Amino acid sequence: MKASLNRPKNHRSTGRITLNDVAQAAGVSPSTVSRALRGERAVDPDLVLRVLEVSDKLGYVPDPAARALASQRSDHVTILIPLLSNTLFVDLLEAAQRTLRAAGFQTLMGVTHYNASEEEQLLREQLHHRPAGMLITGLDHSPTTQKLMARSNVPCVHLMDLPENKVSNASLEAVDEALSQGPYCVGFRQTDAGEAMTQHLMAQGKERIVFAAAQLDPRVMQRLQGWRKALKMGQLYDPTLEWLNPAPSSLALGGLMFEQIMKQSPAVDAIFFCNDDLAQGALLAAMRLGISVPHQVAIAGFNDLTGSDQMWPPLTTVRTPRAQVGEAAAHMLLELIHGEIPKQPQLDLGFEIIARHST
Amino acid sequence: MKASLNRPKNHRSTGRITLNDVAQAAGVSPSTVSRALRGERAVDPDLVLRVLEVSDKLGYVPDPAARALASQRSDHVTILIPLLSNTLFVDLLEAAQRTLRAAGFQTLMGVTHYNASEEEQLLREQLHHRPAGMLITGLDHSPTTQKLMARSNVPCVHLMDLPENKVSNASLEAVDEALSQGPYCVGFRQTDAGEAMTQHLMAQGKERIVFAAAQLDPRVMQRLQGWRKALKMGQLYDPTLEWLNPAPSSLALGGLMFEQIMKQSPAVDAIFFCNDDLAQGALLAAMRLGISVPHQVAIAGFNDLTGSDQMWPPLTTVRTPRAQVGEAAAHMLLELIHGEIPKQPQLDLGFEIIARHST
DNA sequence: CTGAAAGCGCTTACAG
DNA sequence: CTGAAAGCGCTTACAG
Repeated sequence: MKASLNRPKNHRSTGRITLNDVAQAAGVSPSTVSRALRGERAVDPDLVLRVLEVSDKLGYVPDPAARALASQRSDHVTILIPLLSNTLFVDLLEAAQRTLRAAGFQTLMGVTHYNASEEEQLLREQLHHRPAGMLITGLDHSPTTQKLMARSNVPCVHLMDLPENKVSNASLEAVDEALSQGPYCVGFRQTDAGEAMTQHLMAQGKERIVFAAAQLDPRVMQRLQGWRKALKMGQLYDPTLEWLNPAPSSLALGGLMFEQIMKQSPAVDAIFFCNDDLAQGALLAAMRLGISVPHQVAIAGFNDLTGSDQMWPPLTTVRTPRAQVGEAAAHMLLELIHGEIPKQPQLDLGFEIIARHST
Repeated sequence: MKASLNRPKNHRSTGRITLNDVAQAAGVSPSTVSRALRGERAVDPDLVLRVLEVSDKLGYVPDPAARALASQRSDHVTILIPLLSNTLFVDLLEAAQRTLRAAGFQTLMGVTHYNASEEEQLLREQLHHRPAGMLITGLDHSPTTQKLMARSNVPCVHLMDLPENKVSNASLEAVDEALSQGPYCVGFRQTDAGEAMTQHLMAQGKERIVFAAAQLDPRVMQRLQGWRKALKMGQLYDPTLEWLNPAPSSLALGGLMFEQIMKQSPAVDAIFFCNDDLAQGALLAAMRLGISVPHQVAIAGFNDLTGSDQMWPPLTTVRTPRAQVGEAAAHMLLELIHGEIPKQPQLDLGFEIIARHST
């Protein structure tokens, strides 16, 4: 109180309690308050205690803008996701944001709509705010985007995807420098997941298994690869079993695709949709059309989104660890921000086949 | 280029192109550049042109932190929503964010989980960042929250709700001061919507119409009031027709509630769920249980969420203008930020009954 | 209409 | 381990 009253009344005083007020009240210099508050070493423990106490009593709150200006680093973390209409990304966002907020960081979300130039534009805007770190969906980015990220020198963790070539332990150990460990990413092997679900269907005796996909983002294409691999190994591959539609994924589109597939390829005995919303739409369409699932045709999805367990019949799907990805990626980013080196630069969180009654 | 090379090389130079660089290159003072760039009046049009050109050529980007520190106002807008798991709020968020971004503002989202103390905490954190404005879901807030908002002097628009008492034109005209026009809000009349759907069911000859609700936030309770009003007018009101469950809304809960209702009150001929996810869950449960909709019992929902048109049978519901609410509220907030007075401080965007086959 | 100067509230080399 | 001083890059009364 006193400190703030003693402050010279100039024409731009804001009435805010400043670091200077705390310094005066604690009888130390502003530098010391600054260091004590940020938990820097090299400050007398007694002073730290005193500063903390005084700052608490005065209700001091550091000004983020002043801090950002002086330190050239804000407390913002940018997260770039393709869409908000797929609950997958909402789950990712929520988990990341919760983790980052607990560590004192603000999350700034950007929606790229799967569009490279929107992604670049968002990145540019965000970079002007000097974010402390970035979380970006996927590993595939335009050359410009990659250049922006590299030049910015802002730590970055990629979400939901892992590099194709598994890095052997031997080569990992050979790497000494921190930066050469990138790209940092947290996800799971999309290809393996696609393969596993296909094998699950094959194990149930299915022989004509369609892969039906929309959106066709890089992760969907990896699942396609997994499906191809499994079918080829079982000598069941046939290119006419691929139904790829670049339109955005939705329940309605799933229904439409299901109807088309059943009309053109009645011999199909299973359909593996690349996302649960498509599969849910197919289940609903089957009901409308009087097609019995799984007896006439089995249906499987991907991601285990909300509602898949409530469908009739309940949907067989691949459960993906999106909340865990969001949380683990945020933790990895926090390590990088604090200058630490993550033990596992590429973190594989796995997946799980959830067998329900639609197959 | 030249300007930045001429800058004195001190120990903290960041290499960034600053307003000073632009000023030197344009041969004017920094003050003039600052004013020209922000489109303030009282600058010679020729100079404005020159400054714009030079700043463009140098690729100057104002530093948000420096601007925030000097002006005591950031380019952040805070949006507080209850949940991310209800697509209603995701739609709201996306529309608001798109609009604000186009106007040069960053959106910071906070999730309150319908919890007053979380809301307070989020508000406190956000206020330290001196947001330019705030978007807050609902009109009901704790006294502390209201006090924080009032004291902060940050313009605020409320979402999805309108004050109960319709303000007459006469009393509106009597008000001269801008601030007394608050609270600013954009939404629709929840009570009227609840009443309208109930009347729709009554018009179809339904006589025992259950109101089934979860979450029980203030807007749900208003829909309940509308349902009560309609039933009472039709002499059909019976307190045992109210099924209120404070648990979070979900497909699974809808299924559960449906099962309970049908077990305990077989004479019911319609169920009006307060949200589409509950109604969708009920539709799925009906299928499981072999209960025919709408012949045995009609089912109606609220909000027209994704998938409601895809259900079997397609769900009768109330379409609510959430994307429009997000956009209009953002526009209203922008007006307030620029010191303008919105023509309609309470903006009613209405709703629409969507009659499909579940009733 | 324009500019010089002070100030916003922090952090951080530098010197001790 | 601590402090005085400069600096981050803007905005804004004030004077002209």
